[in-house]
Amino acid sequence: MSQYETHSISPRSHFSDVVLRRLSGLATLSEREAALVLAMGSQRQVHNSGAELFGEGHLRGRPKVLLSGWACRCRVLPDGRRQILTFTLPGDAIGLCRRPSPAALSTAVALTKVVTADATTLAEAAFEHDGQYEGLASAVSAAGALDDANLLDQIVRLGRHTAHERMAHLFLELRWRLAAVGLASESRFPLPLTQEVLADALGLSIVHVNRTMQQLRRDGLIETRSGYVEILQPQTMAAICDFSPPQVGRPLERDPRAADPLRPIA
Amino acid sequence: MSQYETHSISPRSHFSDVVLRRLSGLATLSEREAALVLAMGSQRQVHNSGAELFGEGHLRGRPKVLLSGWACRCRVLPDGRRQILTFTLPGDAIGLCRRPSPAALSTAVALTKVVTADATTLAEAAFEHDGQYEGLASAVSAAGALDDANLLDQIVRLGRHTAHERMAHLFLELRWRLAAVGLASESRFPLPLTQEVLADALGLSIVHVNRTMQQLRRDGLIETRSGYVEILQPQTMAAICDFSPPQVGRPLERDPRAADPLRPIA
DNA sequence: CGTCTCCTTGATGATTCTCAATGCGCGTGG
DNA sequence: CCACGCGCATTGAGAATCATCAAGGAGACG
Repeated sequence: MSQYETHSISPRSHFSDVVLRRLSGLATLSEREAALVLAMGSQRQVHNSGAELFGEGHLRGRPKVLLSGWACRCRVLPDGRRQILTFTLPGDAIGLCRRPSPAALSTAVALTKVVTADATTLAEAAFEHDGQYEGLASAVSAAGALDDANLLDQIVRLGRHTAHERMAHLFLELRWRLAAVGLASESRFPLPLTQEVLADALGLSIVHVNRTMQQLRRDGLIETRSGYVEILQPQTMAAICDFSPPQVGRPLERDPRAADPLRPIA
Repeated sequence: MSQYETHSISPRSHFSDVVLRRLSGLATLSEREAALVLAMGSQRQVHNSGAELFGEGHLRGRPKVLLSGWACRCRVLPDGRRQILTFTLPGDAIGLCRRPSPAALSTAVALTKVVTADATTLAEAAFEHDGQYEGLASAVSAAGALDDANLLDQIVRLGRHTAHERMAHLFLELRWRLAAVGLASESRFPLPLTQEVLADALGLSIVHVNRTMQQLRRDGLIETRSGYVEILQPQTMAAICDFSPPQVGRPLERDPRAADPLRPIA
C-alpha cells in the first residue's frame, strides 16, 4: 500500500512536478506559470492515512493540492454507511473552487499517507481577472470540468451499472487519471486501496467486491499483484462498461502527445 | 401532468418572477439586478416534452433558465439504460457556468412541456469582474453550489440508500427545491413524472418504483393524487432517509424568512 | 508466537430485476 | 355513443443480483 509513494516520479525531492504535469496536460503554461506551480511545493504537509483533510460544514480551509498518496471525498450516514464520492489522486486539488462557499459539501479523507501543498497562490493566480495567468486559469478550469465529469460518471456507475461494470469502469477511470500525471503505464496502475474502500466507492458490500474482482480475474480482464492492477484487455473492458475518457478542454489545439496520456509514458 | 403549469404563480403573464424568487432567496439583489432578471423573460422559448434542451458533446449553446415545466440532465448507455443525473426545476439554470468548456457533460431533456428563457445577459452580468452586480454574482454562485450539493446527494442516494430511502430523500429534496421558488406548500408539491422517469432517477426498475411508492403510502408517509405528492409525516420521513436541506450561501446575513422556504408560502 | 488487518470462502436470506399479464383513463375515429 | 388504441399504473411469479453472517487463512509486525 504505502510502497506506492516510492514509485512516484521523484521519490525524495519535490513531488510538485506532479501538479505541473497535470496542469500542463490541460493547457499550455508559460514559464512563469510553471515556476509558480513548482514553487507551491515549499508549503508541504504530511497526513497519515485516515486523517481528515477538509471537513464538511466547516468554514473553508485553504485550498490544497495532493502531491502524493490517495484521498477521497466522502459522506457518512448516521448508521455508519459510507459513500465515497470521488477519489483524489496526486495532482488533484482539494477545495480549489472559485465559489466562496463557506461550507465544504463533503469530507476529504486521506486513504494512504498523503502529502499536500498549500494551493492558495495557485488559486489566486488562476482566478486573477487581469489575464496575466491565462494558462493557469484555463488549466484549473479544465481540471474542474474533469472533476465534474467524474462525478457524473460516478452517478451513472452507481445508478445503472452492474457490479462488474462498476468495477471495470472505475479501474479504467483510475488508469486514465493516473496516466495523466505519469503514474500509470498503459496497462498497470497502483491501487493502494482495501476492498472495503472500493466497496464504499462502488456502493457494494466488501464481500461482493471481493467476488466481483475474482470474476474479472477469471475472465482474463485484470490481474492484481502487490497493490497494483494490470488491465489485460483494455478494449474489451472499455466495451463492457462503456468507458470513454472525458472530452474536456481544447480538443484541437492540444499537444498530440497529450491526446492519449497512456502512450507517452516511456 | 401538464396541469402543473397552471399552478405556477402567474399563469398567463411572464414566468420570470420564478427566477427572481429563486435568486433573491440566495442573495440580496439590487433593484437594477432584479430588473435585469425580470427582463430576461422576453426571450422565451417553448419545448415539448422529450425535447433536447442542451446536447452532450455539442458545442455549448447559450445558457438558459427554466421558467416553467420540468427537465432533467441525463446520460444514456448504449443498450438503452438511462440515468437521470439531476432534475431541473423552474428557476434553475441550464448550462450556466463560468467554465468555457466546449462540451456539455450531459444531455438536458424536457420531461414536460417547458418554457425557457435565454440567460446570456444574466450570465454576463453575474460573471462581470467589476463588482457592479455583486448580488447577482453571489446568487448565481450559491445556485451553483446548490446544484453541486444535489449531485453529491444523488451519489449517496444511489450508492448507499435502499429503495425506500432513495425515494423519500428525493421527494424531500424536490419539496425543498420547489418551495424555494414558491411552487410547493409545506406538505404538497407537484410531481409531473412517470414512474419510468422516477426509476431512471433513482436507479431502480419501474416495477420496483411502483412497489416502493405503495409501501410509502401504506406506511402513511405520503399520499399521491393527480400529479401531486403530499408528504404526511415530514419529520419521520426526514429521519428515515437522513435528509437535511443543504447549507449553502450566507447562513447568517440572510433574511430569516428565507431560512426556511417551506414556511412563508402563504 | 500472538495479534491485527485484510482477503477469501460458504451458506443463507433479502432486495431488486425481469417477464408477462391485467386494468384503467383518455383521446380518437368510426 | 362506443370501440379501439395507447400510455401508464399495477400485480404476480420466478430468477438474478447482492447483502449479511460466520468462519477460516495469509501476511505483517512487534
